[in-house]
Amino acid sequence: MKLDEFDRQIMDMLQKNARITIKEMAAVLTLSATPIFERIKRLEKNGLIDKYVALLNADLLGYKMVAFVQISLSQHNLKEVTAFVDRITVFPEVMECYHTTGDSDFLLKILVKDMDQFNDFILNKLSNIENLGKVKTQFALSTRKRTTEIDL
Amino acid sequence: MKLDEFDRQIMDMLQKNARITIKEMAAVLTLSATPIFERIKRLEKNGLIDKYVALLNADLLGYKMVAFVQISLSQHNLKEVTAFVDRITVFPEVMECYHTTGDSDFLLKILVKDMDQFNDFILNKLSNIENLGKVKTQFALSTRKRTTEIDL
DNA sequence: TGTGAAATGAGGCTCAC
DNA sequence: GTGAGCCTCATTTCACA
Repeated sequence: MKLDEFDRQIMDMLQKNARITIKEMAAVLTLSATPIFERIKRLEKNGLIDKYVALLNADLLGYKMVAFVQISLSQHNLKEVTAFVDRITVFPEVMECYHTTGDSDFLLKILVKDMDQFNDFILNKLSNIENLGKVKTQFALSTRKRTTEIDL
Repeated sequence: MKLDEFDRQIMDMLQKNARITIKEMAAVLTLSATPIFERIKRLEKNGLIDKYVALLNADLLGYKMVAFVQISLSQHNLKEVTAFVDRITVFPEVMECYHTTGDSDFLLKILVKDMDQFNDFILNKLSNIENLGKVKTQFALSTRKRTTEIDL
């Protein structure tokens, strides 16, 4: 799909603030409401705009701990890898899961309330999955940047 | 701030779809529009709802590469750490930056279009920062899960 | 084919109870 | 917490370039 400068600006405004009104966008872009509306619908239809979400404050909700878990599997064929992914991604603690290059096979980003919940995740959820090799955890002392905004 | 089951359900619906209407929420919760509206405003005011954003499809925008960069600093005092954070977080390629435990000091999540852009980031942006120790990169072969939804 | 102006309807928001 | 009503904005229609 071909994108022009208007499309990019519309996406950029929406990814910074999904509650911006079409009128407000019209004031910035020199364009009236209708074409902006139609461009948004087109961007949604083509999947460039994936979804609109509210971002919650994890800290205020008691989620105080972010951990990165590097995992090596003992078997690396397609079937084993798929089985692992299917089992690990259902856990709500798993915010992100990447199949990676390097020493380990997978990198998980885990969000939990405290060490107790992390411990429970490792012992009662992760460890029940077969085919696990090495597991190495790294904790976040602090989050210094976290954005969903793509550079346009 | 005290949260009840209604608050949690409202946040959960909004973090899944920020475009849901108050009427639709009212149909699910057995509650009329006004109290839902007031609860949302209260959640926003207290910071539990941080912001509303559109999530864009990075792949369709040409951003094909996710990398994780582990960085050790050669100096670890507060001043040096802060200086590093201030310099690294301004780059749009840096989607996330965590100060971490473990072998390295920082973990960056980098989003770029291709290897050229990654190379440019490493050589012309990251490498210009003083105080760098070891840098170790891991690429994502594929993203198997990625969510902004917190378990409520 | 794509834009701007005007009409319509739905939903956010306020108020009295 | 409920229901009525205002009012803005999203959405549609249509004329025009």
